[in-house]
Amino acid sequence: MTESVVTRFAPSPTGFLHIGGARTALFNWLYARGRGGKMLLRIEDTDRERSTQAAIDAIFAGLTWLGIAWDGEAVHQFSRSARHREIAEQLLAAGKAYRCYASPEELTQMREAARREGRAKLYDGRWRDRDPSEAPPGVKPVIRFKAPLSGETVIDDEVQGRVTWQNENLDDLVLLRSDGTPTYMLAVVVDDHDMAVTHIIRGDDHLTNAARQMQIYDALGWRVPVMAHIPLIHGPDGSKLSKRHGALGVDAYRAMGYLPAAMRNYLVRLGWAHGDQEIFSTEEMIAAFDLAAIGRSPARFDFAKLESLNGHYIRHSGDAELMAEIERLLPHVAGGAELAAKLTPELRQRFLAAMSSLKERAKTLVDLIVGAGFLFASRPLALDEKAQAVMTPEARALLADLLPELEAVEPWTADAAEQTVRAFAERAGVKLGAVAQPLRAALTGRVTSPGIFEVLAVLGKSESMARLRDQAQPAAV
RNA sequence: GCGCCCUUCGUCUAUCGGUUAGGACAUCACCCUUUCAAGGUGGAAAGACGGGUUCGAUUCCCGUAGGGCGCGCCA
Repeated sequence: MTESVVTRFAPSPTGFLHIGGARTALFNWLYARGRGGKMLLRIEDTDRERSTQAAIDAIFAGLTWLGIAWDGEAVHQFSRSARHREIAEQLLAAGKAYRCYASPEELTQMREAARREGRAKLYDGRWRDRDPSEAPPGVKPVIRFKAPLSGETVIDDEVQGRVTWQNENLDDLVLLRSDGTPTYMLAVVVDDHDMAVTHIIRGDDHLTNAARQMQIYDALGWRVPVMAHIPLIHGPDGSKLSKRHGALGVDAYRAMGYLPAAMRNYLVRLGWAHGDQEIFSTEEMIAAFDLAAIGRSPARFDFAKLESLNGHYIRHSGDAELMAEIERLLPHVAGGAELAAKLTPELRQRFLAAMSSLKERAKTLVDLIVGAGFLFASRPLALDEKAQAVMTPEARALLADLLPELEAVEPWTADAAEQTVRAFAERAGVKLGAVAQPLRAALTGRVTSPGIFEVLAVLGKSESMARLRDQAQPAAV
């Protein structure tokens, strides 16, 4: 009988859900989904000082936006502290843990001395075998784990391979603080066990912790889950990912106009590959994802590749779908509210009509919104610097000559406009570009835009003609 | 300081002892073209260094250098 897979994502709610956490969540989710298993969510909020509800909400929102759904209710670690205490007491009763009365000052001295003398253990185990009757009065003890003194601790990690520590280098960690609350090291082990987690997939900043947790599992006689410690994501310069580099909350990526599907695709390829395949639908990545294929070296975050991928997903999205995404995004971007207010049914219709050509040139949803700016502009248009440069007296004269011909176009379609303009350019003896650029400048106020005949069609005849009349000026004779 | 991990084009990566070291992003050139994109074609671009093992090493081993992580009554 094969046991079903249970993974978990266990963030501490001390800040937003950042990009590395998002990837860890994605890996857990993909692994579980690919095997008919479950991914649990556990909020590691045992640090009451630093945990906030805002951070918890940000984690839920971020995962939801990314399309990563956890199974069941999120577990709040703090609510399980009685159980953690119970296990600590159990270890104490079994002689596998002990009370330690060392003061903070003593601890500091020990650490300094150990460092000075090149010793690995920072705590010297002074209360390990001491009789409790020697306890100083009035001091509340912590409970420390009685770690093995010799031998080795081995982890067979799915990503890191076999990693070995000499036990003489691992000291006695605190399980229960003097105020009776559990430490992370105890809580993870107990929770992963109680939640029946079969696979622990997390950042390799936890690799050393894994050795110590392994010792706790052993002391408890519990089965150790499969471990997979994935390399961290670094900044473009190889150093730790900082805010400047992209260690932003996933909500920031949403605000920049990235699509969840593009984010997932980018993230899954960071540290993991499946031959030469670059583009993965959700179904494909679920089917192909495998722990064994995860690399062991850290990957650097690259905005350019994310953007390129996002452009790909935008081009391959339906127009209506993009319109919906944009409307969802508007409240989250600067100036979005004003834009939303301007979005009358008629303008929305124009935006939608322009979408197929807009999306060819956009890398983000924000690009789409910016690109559609000409639709929202009010007359007379303010021409930007480059557009003004295009609008020479000759160009204005050309527009003046073109005006009556466009006036006659009926019905008003991109094709009809194109025929008229091409014929006009030919007769005038100028290149199409000589007409198209002034048209673009007059109609959009810019020097880049979707195809000019598209623009004409999307804007409609009356608005187009009006904008052209604003800029046209017959040549002085 | 102690422990653990990592090292292929600028970046993400493929290769599981024998390859003209492949793909993608970025970059350059050309094509297409009303602009910008997109698309097409082509180019430049890599095994950190030093030792082994082997008929043969990017691939296996050791060392060096560089980088990362951990070493809390944080998680």
